[in-house]
Amino acid sequence: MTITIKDIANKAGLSPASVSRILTNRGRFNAETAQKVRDLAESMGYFKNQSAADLSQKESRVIGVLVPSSHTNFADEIIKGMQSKAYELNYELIVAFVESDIQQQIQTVKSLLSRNLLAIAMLAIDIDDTVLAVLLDTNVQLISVSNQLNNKIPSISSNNYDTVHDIVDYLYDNGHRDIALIGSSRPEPIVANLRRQGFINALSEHGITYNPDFIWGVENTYQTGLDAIKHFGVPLPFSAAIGSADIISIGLLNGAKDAQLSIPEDLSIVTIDGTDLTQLTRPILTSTKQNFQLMGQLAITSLAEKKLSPHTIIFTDTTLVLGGTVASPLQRGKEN
Amino acid sequence: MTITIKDIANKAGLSPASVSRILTNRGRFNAETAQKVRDLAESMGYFKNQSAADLSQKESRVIGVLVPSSHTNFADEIIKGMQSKAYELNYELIVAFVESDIQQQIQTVKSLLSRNLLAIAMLAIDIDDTVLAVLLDTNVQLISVSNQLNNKIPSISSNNYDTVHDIVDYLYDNGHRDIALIGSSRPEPIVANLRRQGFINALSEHGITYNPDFIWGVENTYQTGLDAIKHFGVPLPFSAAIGSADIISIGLLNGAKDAQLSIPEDLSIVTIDGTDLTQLTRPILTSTKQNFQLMGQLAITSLAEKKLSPHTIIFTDTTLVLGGTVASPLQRGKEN
DNA sequence: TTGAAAGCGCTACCAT
DNA sequence: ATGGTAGCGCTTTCAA
Repeated sequence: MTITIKDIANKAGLSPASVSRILTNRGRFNAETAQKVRDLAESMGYFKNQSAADLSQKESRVIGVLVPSSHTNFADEIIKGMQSKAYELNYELIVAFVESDIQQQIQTVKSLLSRNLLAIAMLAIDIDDTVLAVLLDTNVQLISVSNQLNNKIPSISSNNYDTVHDIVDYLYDNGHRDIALIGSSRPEPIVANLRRQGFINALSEHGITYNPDFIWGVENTYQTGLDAIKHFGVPLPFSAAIGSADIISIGLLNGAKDAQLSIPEDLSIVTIDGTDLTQLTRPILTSTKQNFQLMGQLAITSLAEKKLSPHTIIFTDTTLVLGGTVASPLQRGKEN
Repeated sequence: MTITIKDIANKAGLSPASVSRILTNRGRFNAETAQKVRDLAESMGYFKNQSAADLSQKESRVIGVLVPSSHTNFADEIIKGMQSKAYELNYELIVAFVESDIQQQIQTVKSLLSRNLLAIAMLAIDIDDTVLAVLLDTNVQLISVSNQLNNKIPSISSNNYDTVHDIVDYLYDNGHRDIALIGSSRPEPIVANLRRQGFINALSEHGITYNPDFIWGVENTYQTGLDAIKHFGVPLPFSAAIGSADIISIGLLNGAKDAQLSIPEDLSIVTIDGTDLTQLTRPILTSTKQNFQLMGQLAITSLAEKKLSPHTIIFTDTTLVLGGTVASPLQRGKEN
């Protein structure tokens, strides 16, 4: 036997309508009766039945969040940002993890979609086209966080072009001329493309023709980092490497150690992401830190404002955080 | 304009009741009409309105999952286990992250509770008493995964007593006599207590009176590991340390490196948890790996069966995984 | 096998 | 400021 608004109304000598207004803070009501009702609700152990509310309301305040179940240690930070903002603006988050299995993805998405959502936010997901089709077919707002998809969906992310460009500049200024970019190089994710372009253009602006071999890797995994060292062999043909994700860079660092290389003397590393993982290595990783919390907050506010067009792209800042993985090889006469 | 069951019924020349029965696979219906209805639903782009369904159903198939928002890298694995099982048994998961702020916790719990849940699973959460009170006040099933609470809630976890006991045995067999236990030592979480008891008893069984100073630490954080080394100073008064969580052990390892100690020669480390993090260090951490996926699966199956009593405790197995952080100090004449 | 209709708990509109 | 009430979309008896 659950307590309903009606029960409260009876006990308070009011109508369900009034109780509803009071409990949701909508419309006009007497402050004193309001307090009485709230006390009553509390003491009777009332819980709102959100399903009933959803059913009778047009406007939803629920935002679905799709998170890749594969270990992405920054998803937490984005969610944290989203949650604090959602709490503040009185929105509710429903988080769903998506596996790599497409059928399961569709089922997850459908179960989300069956809940009258205001919007769905996708965190760092390269979503499958068939799943995306399902999503686009509905009228919930969509947003991609920390990843730019095709311009069918608005997105919030770092400026990946600039980020890599800046890293190259930084490495160049430290005397590096032979630089590698390690990580997912599939053409499809726009992010990988932008990074590649930033990489190539920055080198070119410094008068360096990039070596296509130095853009290497398939996935953004630890193994990719480890493999990279084995692939290129010792001595490495480059003096610095950019890791497309912290976990890759840790792979690079461990791979280098396993090959008896010294960091940063034999290999400088700059990593993209800058999560807490960077603090766990020795030396600590030099990184360009993305502002994941801010991404999360902006996701909520912009969804709340409902001014997003499919082409909207919002960039958040990145910060160069110095660790101990960049050396200056100038003295080694590496200049060209 | 959303498509409802009624729309389908009209188009199919049936009643909403029949459509409902077909789409939910309940009750009797004609196989041919069923196929027709399903096709129709598909082509019309029908989405079940779960809120409406929840409202008119007594039995819920939704399980709420409370996850600490603080980075616990094994929560992912538990959730993965839960999700695969939930998918298989046709349950739905709603994940909510809880912050440390109590008010926010209550709000999160309430918003979960307002959704007609079958159960709530708490992952590795030492829940606040006031929040717990709210939870116990309802009639949703509760379960604690990877953490034992007071016996008011059933739980699934590793046998923490045995785990630490086994580690001590292992270290003893490798010649260690002075062993430390680093990590949360607050008396309240039962887990910490069990580990402490396993630690003390195992030592005692080997004829060693434990040194209370060697049980050290307040929180299960990276910093605790780092601080431990500073706290005890060099040379360390013990030859081996047990880290209560991977992140602590990494702290120990880095702290030791920062103090110019060699691992494992100057300090052996065994870590509890055994997540992927253990692979990222050099040397790789020796660990007792918990079976998080299994915990997640068991959580779902046992909730589905509804046979849990508040005192139920389910243990999952742990495995000793050899890394490179344990040495045998026998030759140093450490025997007593 | 199928249909009619009540009702889940809440909100919103229109009155008062 | 408050009340009456229709109705959100679905499930579920009970009857046909």
